[in-house]
Amino acid sequence: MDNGESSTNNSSRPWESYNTVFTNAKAGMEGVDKEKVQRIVYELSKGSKYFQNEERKETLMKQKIEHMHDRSAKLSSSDLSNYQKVVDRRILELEATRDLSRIWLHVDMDAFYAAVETLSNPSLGGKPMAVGGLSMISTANYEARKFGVRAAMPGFIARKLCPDLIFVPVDFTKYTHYSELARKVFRNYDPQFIAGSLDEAYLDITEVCRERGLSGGEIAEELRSSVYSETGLTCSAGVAANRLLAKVCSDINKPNGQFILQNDRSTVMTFISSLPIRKIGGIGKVTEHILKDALGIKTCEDMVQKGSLLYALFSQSSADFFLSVGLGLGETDTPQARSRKSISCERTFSATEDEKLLYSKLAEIAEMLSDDMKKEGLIARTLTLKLKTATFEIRSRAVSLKRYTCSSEDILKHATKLLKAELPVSVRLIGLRMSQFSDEIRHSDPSQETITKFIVQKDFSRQNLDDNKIDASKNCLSNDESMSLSFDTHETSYDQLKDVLENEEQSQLDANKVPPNQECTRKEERPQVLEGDALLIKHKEYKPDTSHSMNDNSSAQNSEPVTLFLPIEPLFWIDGYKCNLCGIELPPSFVEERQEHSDFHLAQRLQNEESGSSSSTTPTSKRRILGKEKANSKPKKQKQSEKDDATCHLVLYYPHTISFQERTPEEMKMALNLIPPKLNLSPSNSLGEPKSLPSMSDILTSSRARNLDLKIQTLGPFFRVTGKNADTGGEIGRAEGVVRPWFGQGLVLHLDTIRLTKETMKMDKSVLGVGLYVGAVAIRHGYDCGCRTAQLLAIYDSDLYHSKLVRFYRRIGFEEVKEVSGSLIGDMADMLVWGGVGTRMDANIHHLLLKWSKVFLKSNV
DNA sequence: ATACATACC
DNA sequence: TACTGGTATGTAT
Repeated sequence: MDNGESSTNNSSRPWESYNTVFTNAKAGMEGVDKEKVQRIVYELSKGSKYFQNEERKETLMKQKIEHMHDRSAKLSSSDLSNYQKVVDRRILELEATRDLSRIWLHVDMDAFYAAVETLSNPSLGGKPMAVGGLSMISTANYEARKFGVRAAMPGFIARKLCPDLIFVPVDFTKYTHYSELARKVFRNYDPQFIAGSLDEAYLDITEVCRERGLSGGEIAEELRSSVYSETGLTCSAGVAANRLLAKVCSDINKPNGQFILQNDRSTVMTFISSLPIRKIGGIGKVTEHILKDALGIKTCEDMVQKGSLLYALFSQSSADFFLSVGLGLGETDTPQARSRKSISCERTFSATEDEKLLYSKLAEIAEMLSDDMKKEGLIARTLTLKLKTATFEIRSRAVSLKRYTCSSEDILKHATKLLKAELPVSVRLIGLRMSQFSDEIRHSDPSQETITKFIVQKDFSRQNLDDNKIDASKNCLSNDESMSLSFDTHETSYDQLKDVLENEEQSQLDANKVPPNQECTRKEERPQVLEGDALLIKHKEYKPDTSHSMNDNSSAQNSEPVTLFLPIEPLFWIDGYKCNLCGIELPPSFVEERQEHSDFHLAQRLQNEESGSSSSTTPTSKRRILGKEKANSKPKKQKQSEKDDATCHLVLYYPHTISFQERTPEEMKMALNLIPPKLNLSPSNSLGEPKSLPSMSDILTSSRARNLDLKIQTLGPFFRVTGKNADTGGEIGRAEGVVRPWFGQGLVLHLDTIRLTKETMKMDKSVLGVGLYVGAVAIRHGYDCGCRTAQLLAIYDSDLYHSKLVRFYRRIGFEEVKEVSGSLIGDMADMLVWGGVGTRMDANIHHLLLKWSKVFLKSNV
């Protein structure tokens, strides 16, 4: 913004147009003569190669802003109102994920490196000091910050700002030591805390607060004083309902302070409303300027206000992020420890064109990188060369190798080729990075993300079928070209992995100084990543029934890690119309059907992973989708489930891997009630809701009387209802599904799973009880979401259960619509969605609720 | 898959 | 004497 506005008068004060990050409001920067700092930075920088490059980048940024501004100006009001509908819908969905039940604490050590240096050399106390050198400063203490000296500032500029500045070289060994001391304290409050870096961490203190009956603020006080007594270092803390907010909060009363944001929606909204967007992690200098200058978005509140612009001009994921920021939402769960995705090494030197010199620098870096990889026990197959030219332009060149490697010879060989192609060039930095590690399981994380995105976005795009601006195809797994490409890759990478693992043992016998434990290191690595596989972990979590049985994938030091994880087979259309997984033929014009179809395969795969029998994926799905062999084809999985789980899977075809947010029915209802009237798309509601219909809380109250503990969780259009025994906490039933548009019927409540434990199935009374209640919550949820119809498929897997199921659903109020046998063309839609044959049963939601109202309202009295 | 940009500490 | 190094991720092609 500075540049935009000051461009009018920068002839008199040219430094004002030099857009540096060094004058951003930052802790310890209050009372700094910003203009002086800006002037000095400018004086020392102007005309330099660095400066010129900054100007170049700034020009590009302004073009970007201009372009975005133009695009926003060209949007018609009908465009905007369409996007507003998208925004309204997303607000609804995002709001439903709000979780105010967790308490997150973000700790941030104050001027960490500098404070550690002062600790080991107390004579530095009270004097302006910076950790780093004349070329770059890592951290400055608060005395130095008074002069405008700060992290990421070159030392020679800092010295100009503060001639008495003391420079202390960085010493990571020291910082790591103190970091570990602090982390020991963190562990007492959250053993699973998330380390952001050496000097900061996120702690989920929900449990500590509850157990000890203390507030977040009290815990923060105690933690900070404990950190101080253990390390002699001060830190600041922020406490809030999610990590994003906690991080913002920890910065507010820095240094040696804390800020607590109450877990209350209106408090959060007030807090967020005036918050400058730059305070949000992930929004940096460029994004700030783009949003501000092109769209006039300054505060987080503006993100919601101008949501339609955001969805019109940015990718959906970006717009979603911005919108959720505007709503004060952030991560509330503890993610699985993530494994690194790349390793790199780079060095700056005085710029040179000398090829011999450059090659020798390259060799040094290759050597260092290789050493680091060996230390970490990593092998990778993508090599990226990074060059910073004498003019500060960054170039990167990458190759993917046929084999995984960590050897300096391999790295150097390929890096040299890459460098050679760039010569002649004057270079001031060379870097090498290796990525695409051989950790096979790594694939499941991104794919899981893709699935979630895919499904959510598919739904999103359906709301805009007439709107070409939203490109649904790029999110669609049936995107032939790209998918077949990555299919190949997965195949080869699997083979290569085997090769590598076999060859690795050989190569270790080869003189190489690889420590003998390296193989071990890598093997240890793999189960670790395994634990990080949300697929497996989450299933356990969601399926208490299975915890006693099956192979415990996550704990074992498995002797055959490779065979456990077959590569994921992405779906693509052979010759443009034939599914590579099951052979079903669907012309490209069947866009929606194709989406459903890939949907099914993904769900199927996840389901198989859950059961641990991934090998049955294809045959099972094939048989099902082709409608052959019916009962005889009974998948192994189903038998396992019945035997091991002691559950009866009625319909089980939806991914369980989505991270749902826990909400009680009341919270759910609250969330829905928070939506402004114009956002309420429910046709039922617009007609006025008859008093006689049981409300969510009616159902809940009634269920409590029957010793049932009901919960509904949602993620966007998806939902999950669980019913537990209020005494034992054991799950006795659940329903899962999605609110989705159905061919020509508007929104329907699509029940993908209703599962009751076997115990429940045996006792007819309980079946009706649990099933009715679980169903009622789901149905009421559908009603609240504007669905008129609920539909399900009682899958024909066994005669015994099938007839029982149909009877059960009939008693609940569903009606048999038709038998989906797979023999009729008309069955296709159902088979594509459910991936099986059975009895399609529908119910009118309004009628259901009316019919049930007696039950729930009566037991209320 | 690759190139480049952005962000964070 | 002249503006880091390591990692992750988003966007475009």
